[in-house]
Parts: sequence; C-alpha cells; structure tokens
Amino acid sequence: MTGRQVPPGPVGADDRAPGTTPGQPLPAATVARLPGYLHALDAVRGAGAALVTSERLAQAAGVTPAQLRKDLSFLGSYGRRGVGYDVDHLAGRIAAVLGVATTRAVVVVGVGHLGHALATYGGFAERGFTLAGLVDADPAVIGTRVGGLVVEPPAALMALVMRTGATIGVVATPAHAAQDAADALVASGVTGILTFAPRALRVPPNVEVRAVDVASELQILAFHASRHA
Amino acid sequence: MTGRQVPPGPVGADDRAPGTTPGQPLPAATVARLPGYLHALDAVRGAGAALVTSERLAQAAGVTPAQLRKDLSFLGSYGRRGVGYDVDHLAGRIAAVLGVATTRAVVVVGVGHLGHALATYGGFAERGFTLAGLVDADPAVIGTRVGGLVVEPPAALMALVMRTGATIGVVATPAHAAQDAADALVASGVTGILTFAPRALRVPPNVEVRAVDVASELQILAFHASRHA
DNA sequence: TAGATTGTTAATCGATTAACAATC
DNA sequence: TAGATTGTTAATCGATTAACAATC
Repeated sequence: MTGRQVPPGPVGADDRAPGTTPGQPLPAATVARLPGYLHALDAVRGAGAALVTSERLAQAAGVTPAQLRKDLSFLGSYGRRGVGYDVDHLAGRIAAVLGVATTRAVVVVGVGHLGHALATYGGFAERGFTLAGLVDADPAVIGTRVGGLVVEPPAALMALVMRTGATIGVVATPAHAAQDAADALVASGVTGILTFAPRALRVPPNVEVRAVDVASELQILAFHASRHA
Repeated sequence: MTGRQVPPGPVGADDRAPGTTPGQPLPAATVARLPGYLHALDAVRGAGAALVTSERLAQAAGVTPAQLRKDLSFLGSYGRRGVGYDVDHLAGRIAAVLGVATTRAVVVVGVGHLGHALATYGGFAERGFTLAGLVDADPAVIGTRVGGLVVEPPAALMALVMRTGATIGVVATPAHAAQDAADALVASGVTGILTFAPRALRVPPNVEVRAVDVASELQILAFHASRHA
C-alpha cells in the first residue's frame, strides 16, 4: 500500500524506524562477527573511552574499518559522521540484536572436566548469560556442587529448563551420549545447542546447533602448519 | 573406534606423493570442511563399506553431494565415475592434504579443568594427533600427572617442543595469561595455536591462530533463539 | 568553516548450486 | 551395452573491499 519506491531525487533521507529490529535479514557472516564487536566495545569502554571510531574499534576486533562499518550499517545508523560511535549506545544495540540485552539462562549437560570448566568459567555473566543448571548421568556426580550449582540427574532436565527459562543448552558429554543429551534438551524446549562432542547431532529444524570440534580445529591448523614448516 | 589408516600402497590411478601441495590453492572454506569429510569417512568405514558415493558421504558429513564433489575436485580426481570413492584411499588423500598423514604432536598450556579435559580426551590419536606435553604455571599443578603426562613448568616449554617436535600449541589458560602463553609457544617454534581464551592474540604472521570462544558461540545461538522463540 | 568520519555504493572476489558431459 | 556417478562448467549467490558523497 504505502509506496515503497524511492523518488529519484536527493537521496540520503533515513526513514528507517530506529530502535526496532532491522527489516532486512542480517548476513550470517555479519552475525558471526557481532560478538567480537561487542567484546571489542567492552575493551574500549574499559579503556575509558565514551566514543570510538570505526578505525579504532575495527582494530580492536581484528577486522577492517570498511567491514566494521558495513556490518554495523545492517543494524541501522548508529554512528555520527565526523565523530564516531557512542560506545554504550552501540553496545546496547548490538546486544539487543544478538538477543543478549537481557540475561539468558544456559544449562549444561555433562559435568566431566569440560562441563566443570564451563561451570567455573567466570566470563558468562558479562557476556549476557547465566549458568542455570548442570545435569549429569553419573550417580557419583549427581548431587555434587560445581560452580555454585548442584548437579542434577537427567530426569530433572525438563523441570530445570522450565523453571529457569533456559533457551540454550550445552552438550559436554562423551561422544556416545551426545545424541541422547541433545534429544533431552530438545524435548525440554531449548532452541539452541552448543555441542563439544565430535558427532553430528540430529535435531528438528527449529533448533539451532553449533558444534565445536577440537580435533577438527587442530586439523585445520595442521593444514597450515604443513605448508609453512 | 577404528584407527585412522595411513594411505595404503598405490591404489588410485594418479597418486601424487603424500604430503605434496596441490597445484591450485585450496579455498579456505574447503579446507575447513575436510576434517568433517575425514570424520565421515571413518564412520562409513566403521559401517563396513569399502566404497562410498558422494551422495552417501555428503549425507554423513552434512553437506550436499555437489559441494562434496566440488571440494574433492580441488584435491584431484580420486573417485571413479559410475562407482564412487575408495574409502581408504580418499581418507588417505585427505589426511595427507591436511597434514595429518603422520601423527602430529600437540602441547597444551594451561592445565585447569579445560586443559584436563583436553588431556584426557581419548579421540586425538585417531584424528592424527598425540598429546606431547602439558605446561602450567601453578606450582601446585606442576609435577602432577594428568592423562599419563607430568605437568611441566613454563620454563620447560621450549625444550618440550623441541624434544617432541610439536608444531601446534593449545592455549587453555585464563584470559589474562593467554598472550604470555601464546608468546611462549611462538618462541618455542610452534606454527599453529588453538586458543580457548576470549582474547585476541598477537602473533607473527607466520603463525596461524584459531580461536574458540564459548561466549561468542552462545551469543550467535542467542541471536537465532531470539528470532525463533 | 575545515577537518573528520560515517553510511552507502559499486566493483571485486570467493563460494555455492545446478546441470550435464565424460566415463567407469 | 545400459545405468550410475563423477568431475567440471556455468550461473547464481553472498561477502568483502575500496572509494567517496553525505554530514557531523
């Protein structure tokens, strides 16, 4: 109904409604870099700056200024020409787009050394997450206190997710237990899974999976090492 | 789990010498998928198949057949039209290209829970790696036995790398110690670093770094979760 | 204003997909 | 051979880079 065509006159008028989620879909490559920008903004803020240029922020994030500005342009126009970006404001916008403007609850399945490392990692809170629960199948582990939480049995997972409102689950089990862990997480209602098990997980299409496979990372490094050494 | 096999004798038609670099440079996206193909080949072999089609292997690896064939075409012509790929031979070729045809030594710096998890992870050997040494700065940790290895002090790192021929180092320290750990690894001669610390590492251009940042992974999942829920 | 820096455009580059001729 | 499947080509798609007009 409302004319979408742009009259061939003076361009540059920004009619986009500010403050809302962008209409265009964000490129996946851009989304993947946003956490780095957020982290870089924290570092800049820690250094005491209230404003930052694309030049400086790009350097802190390890990208080019052109790429940074291009990425940010997908979120809207939050900078000021000739000045730069307001650190707090931009951080707030990126956090909102990422969905971590408010803290998100995360549950961890599998409390071996890796789960332990995750549970005692102190950096989650400042990145928008709170560890809401730990689950393990080993009777020797259930009931123990790890990182301020008591490890619960698998049967308690669904109640745990419902009680805490967790939307993301982490699979830190041995490989052979990973699919069961994922199934349980899906059944309990999480919509995102981060797995460290070297196994392809089958999940419904509405559940997003990201996999960290240490051996694969090492093999990619080996490729480069074998050409360079 | 079946052990990874070293390329057998002269099986294929146009064998190049193992370890030689291909004519054209491999696309980075292709290199990043090769570990998945190698892993999928192990699964196929475990199922007892000596031959595999691009259709089946692609499914096991979670890509399309077209993408798999395109990727493999960069390595050379190792399939047989109308037949498929010889599982052992193809695995050998991919392992050679990745530089894991022979076992590579890896050293881990930082033996907290994460380093512990890495040290006791049993899956390295079958993916082409051997854990050659553990280093930590904590006097309470030095000298303890973890995963069959005695934890050594930072001062022993260079001798360790030289003795074992390690080419890859893993940084599993707290964030504040990560740059020092990376510097020490670079000084000792490794050419690849896998870091789990949420810090940008400064390394010389000849050293390759791959970073796994758990909080960033969670934030990317949060982005999708916030659109879906 | 004069200088600085963004936001955007256009060009380049790289990766993916689809289709099919080659060939086992 | 006839059927099957690869390897390759061409088309499409997406991402990066460079440059500069807009504008603070």
